[in-house]
Amino acid sequence: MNEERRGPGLDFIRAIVEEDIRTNKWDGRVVTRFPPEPNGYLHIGHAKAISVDFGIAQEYGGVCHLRMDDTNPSTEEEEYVESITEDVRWLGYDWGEHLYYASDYFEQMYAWAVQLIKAEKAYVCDLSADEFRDYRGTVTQPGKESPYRNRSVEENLELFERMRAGEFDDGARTLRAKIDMASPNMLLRDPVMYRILKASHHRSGDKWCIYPTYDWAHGLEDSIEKVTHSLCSLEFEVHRPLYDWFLDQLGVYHPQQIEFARLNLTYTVLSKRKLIALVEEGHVHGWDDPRMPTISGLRRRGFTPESIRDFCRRIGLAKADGVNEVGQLEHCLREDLNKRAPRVMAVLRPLRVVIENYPEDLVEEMDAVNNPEDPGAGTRKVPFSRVLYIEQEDFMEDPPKKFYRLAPGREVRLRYGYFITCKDVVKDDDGNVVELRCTYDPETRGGDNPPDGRKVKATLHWVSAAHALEAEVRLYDHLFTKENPMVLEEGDDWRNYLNPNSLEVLGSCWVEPSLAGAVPGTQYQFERLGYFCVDPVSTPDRLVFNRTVTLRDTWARIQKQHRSK
RNA sequence: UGGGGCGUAGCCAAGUGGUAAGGCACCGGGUUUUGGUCCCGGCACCCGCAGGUUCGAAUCCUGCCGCCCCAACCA
Repeated sequence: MNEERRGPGLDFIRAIVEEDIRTNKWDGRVVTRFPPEPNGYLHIGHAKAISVDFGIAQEYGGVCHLRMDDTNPSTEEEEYVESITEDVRWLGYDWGEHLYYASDYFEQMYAWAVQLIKAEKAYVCDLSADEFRDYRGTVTQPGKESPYRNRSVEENLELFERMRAGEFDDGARTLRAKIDMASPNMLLRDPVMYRILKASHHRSGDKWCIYPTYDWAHGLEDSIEKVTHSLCSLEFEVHRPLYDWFLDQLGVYHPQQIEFARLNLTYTVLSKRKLIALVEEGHVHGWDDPRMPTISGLRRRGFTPESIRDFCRRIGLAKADGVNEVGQLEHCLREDLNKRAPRVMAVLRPLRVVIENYPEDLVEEMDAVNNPEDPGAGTRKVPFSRVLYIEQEDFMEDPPKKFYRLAPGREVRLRYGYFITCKDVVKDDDGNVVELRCTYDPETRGGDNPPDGRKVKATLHWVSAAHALEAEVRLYDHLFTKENPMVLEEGDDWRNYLNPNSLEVLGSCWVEPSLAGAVPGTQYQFERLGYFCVDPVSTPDRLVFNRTVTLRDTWARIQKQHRSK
């Protein structure tokens, strides 16, 4: 994996890691970790974090742990653990033996909590959640100390033990750190370390009824695993003093936490809450809907792990939060697919073409190049006959300037076929163009220029009507019509910006016969249209393709410019 | 508002006292049997703003402005 090359100037985290290696701060070790909570599917934002965590470890000869941060049994499930491991592996990363679970550390965390109680740094508090909120104060006013703050060590020990034993109801008591109710940092106002939660855990079952909070657990997990560089997103910057406090009070191994800006993408949402809403409210057809920014959605859409990694590398790593353009992701995708996707011809919106001077029962096998970017990909045969389909948008009866495709009287090339000239237009009763009557020039076989040196301005793709396979093609567009659906006026809802045209299903498309038996997951370039991949629901009898991304389309841009003028 | 961060082109992002890398987008031109790819060229007299220090500042100092995060027994 050498595509993770870096340009001039290391990002600030790699600079720190290199400096630490140079000064031997961690005995030359580099240990990072990716710590997802198994309560949802991974998305492109996680891909950035994964490429940072695993990428840095890999580049500096270290290791990266995959750790399930499963401290809240009420939302976590085994299903998510499986999807997470699958997605990380698919992205191309390997944690070796280092798959861990926070829940495996519960006993150690409990012992450390007892240690803090004994040191008079933690206490059992009987305040309810509401009371807790009242006592905490606000961002501008200091909080009040809990009336239970000064219980004796013995009483705290006994109560904490009884909490563990299940003697109290959910929410009845908590274990809190005794820090400073007047701290300007809200997180330091005696944060909760344990809450009572009588719920079955996906791994530890009913062994526990008290669970550590994230703030208490997270730093300990990193410490237990001897992580050197604990990389996380910006919002945890204010938590760092808390983690430092716990680790220092305990006197245990102390990793260094470094925060960076998480990924945001235009025309989509990346918050777990909104992603869940999209699925549950039926705006998409599941977590792996090809419109979803989830790893599974991108995979089904036809993205390659290489293109996602390349994207993550190119957007850089810094502390300024911003929004990256999906266009950049799409660029990385096209660049990758251009090199590897075999070319085929497919007609999405067919227009019948009859070549009047072509023999009725003749079928010629034309040679077609599989991939002009890869000579090793070879060639294939494509049948040509008297009746063909071309794309409806490749013909205009009254073409505007700069439209140089087919029109009455005009000659174009059929790729790998022949030059044809449009002689007549057949319409139905409503005036719709339903068929083109054309002639071909036998001297242009294979699409070659004729001996007289005649040139044409356009080359069209086509399929032979009698040989083509019918297929369903699903066209996707951005899920949202608004560049940043998160930025809203007061009272507005992000759902108002769902793109009603994010999915268009074309039921009767025609693809060239070489696509018979195409295997789900395989990517192709449909010439002049875009990159498409075979959907998992596709069968030999009913081929189904997803449009991954269109090709860059200069003609579309010209039309758009004219329309906006 | 108290605290913690961040502000370099339309979007990302290097640069850490010596006179603004790179990518995407965009605009030209060339090649082309994909209006694709590829190639070539253009695109910040200026680094949130205002002062100051210095021979010299995006880089140092001061003040101001803007944006993000923290008031879940979520992570």
